[in-house]
Amino acid sequence: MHALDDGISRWRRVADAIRADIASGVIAQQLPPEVELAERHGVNRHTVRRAIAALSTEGLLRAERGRGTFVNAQPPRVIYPIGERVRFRENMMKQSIEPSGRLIGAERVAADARQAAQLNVAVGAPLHRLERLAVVDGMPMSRSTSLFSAERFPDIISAYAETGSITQALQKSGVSDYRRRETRITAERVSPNDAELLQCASDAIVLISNAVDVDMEGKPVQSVRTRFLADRFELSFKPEGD
Amino acid sequence: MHALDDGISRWRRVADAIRADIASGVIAQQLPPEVELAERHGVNRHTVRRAIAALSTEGLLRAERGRGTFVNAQPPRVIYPIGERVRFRENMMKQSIEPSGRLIGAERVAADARQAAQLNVAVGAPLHRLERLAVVDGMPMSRSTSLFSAERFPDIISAYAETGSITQALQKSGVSDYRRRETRITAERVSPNDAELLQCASDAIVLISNAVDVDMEGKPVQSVRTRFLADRFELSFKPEGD
DNA sequence: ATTAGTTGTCTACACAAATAGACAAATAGG
DNA sequence: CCTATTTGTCTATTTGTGTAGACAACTAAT
Repeated sequence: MHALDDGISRWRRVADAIRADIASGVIAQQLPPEVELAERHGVNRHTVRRAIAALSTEGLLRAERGRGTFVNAQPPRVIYPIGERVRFRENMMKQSIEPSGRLIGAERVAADARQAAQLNVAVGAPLHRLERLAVVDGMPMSRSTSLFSAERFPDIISAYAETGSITQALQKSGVSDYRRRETRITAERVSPNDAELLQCASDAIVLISNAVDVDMEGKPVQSVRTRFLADRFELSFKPEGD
Repeated sequence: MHALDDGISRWRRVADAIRADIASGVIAQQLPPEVELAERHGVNRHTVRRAIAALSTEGLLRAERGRGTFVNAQPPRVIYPIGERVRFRENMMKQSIEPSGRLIGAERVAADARQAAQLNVAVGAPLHRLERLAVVDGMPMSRSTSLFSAERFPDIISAYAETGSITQALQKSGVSDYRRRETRITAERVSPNDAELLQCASDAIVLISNAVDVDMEGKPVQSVRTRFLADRFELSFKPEGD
């Protein structure tokens, strides 16, 4: 009899448990020996070894024969502030991170009910959809899908292609400044498509931020849905502002 | 040859893909026939059937012989505002939801480096740790771990046990009002312990909110780490405040 | 009634996952 | 040098996953 048949192999569950123990600080520098881990998780030693092998190729662990298995130092999670003023480039540079956006697709679509409500346009109204990939040090960090009214911003795509920045593209289109009206956050398993673009495991977790930006008159400008890799990011919200 | 050996079975990946298609609206009322799903995902029909079986026991689908497989109506995600004033009970009642907190454990612990920094106490200082489970309509929604300085709030546990509310327990301890200083959000797979308490699958995803509350003088009062089930919740952040 | 389309059930087979045991190879400490 | 501890490798066996094909049972439409 299997305890729980959730379609996830035993070695993978052990690997996840070890990863969690490291994240929470239960395991610090060195792992317990394989036989002990096997007992603790109620599996065979070989199953533990497979879990460790996976975490090793992932770069989290390093096994040394005769000595033991050790935890490699990990880069800290990038902290991403969510507030009224959201400027990707500025936020990253504060943490000494050199970002770059990459346009990976642009399409003209019709607004569905939800999008129409967010952007305050009619259902079926033409929208520009911009697909972007944010890259930091050559490592993909997040994927965004932006929606703009095609009537109000007919040239937003070429403007973004030129400048490589939403802020500047909006300025070219006559929006001198904008602010975030609302951000909604949830989390899901990464979609196969995103997994490929973000170069992560097919079962990674993404934080999903669905936000609406408005201009200084309060009129909706952009609806943007961003998927952050949860193990590389932490979203930070401070009420007053720094 | 398998594309990626991430320890997740094929039927499970198909199930996740179907779940995602339903969430994103690609699949609305009725599923495509099993043979078509099998082709689309490049698997055998039996593998699709197993995926559908899992989603059916989960309550998401309902298969009818001779007719097809249908999507059951799902309750909408609960929207949880994060802002300066965070009061669980008030937030839920605005959405016509009757909440109740349950104390599931209390312990005295020593502050580690991170907790000490958050609460502005010395490393090793005594803390009260309060474990709570938030329940809505008999369904567990979130689990919180609260930390208070045991020196400043010696009776916080009994006060919470009496009143069933953090806000009221703090009032009894001399904190008339408080506000949230910072909220950090990330997401992980649920821990085995939390999975049991939250009555969810062992591989469910939780949104993790790590927040610090301060009193009106700005002194840290509470550090609270809450795990929300990601498929039942959406965190909402509005800059100005409604 | 017939037919086409769908889900349900059964058998069989190939292959991966997990268990089990034994021993080699390296390390660290007397 | 010797021993205990630890990771690495090998063989073998059992159990689970995914594939394949066939057919039954049910529905809806002609």
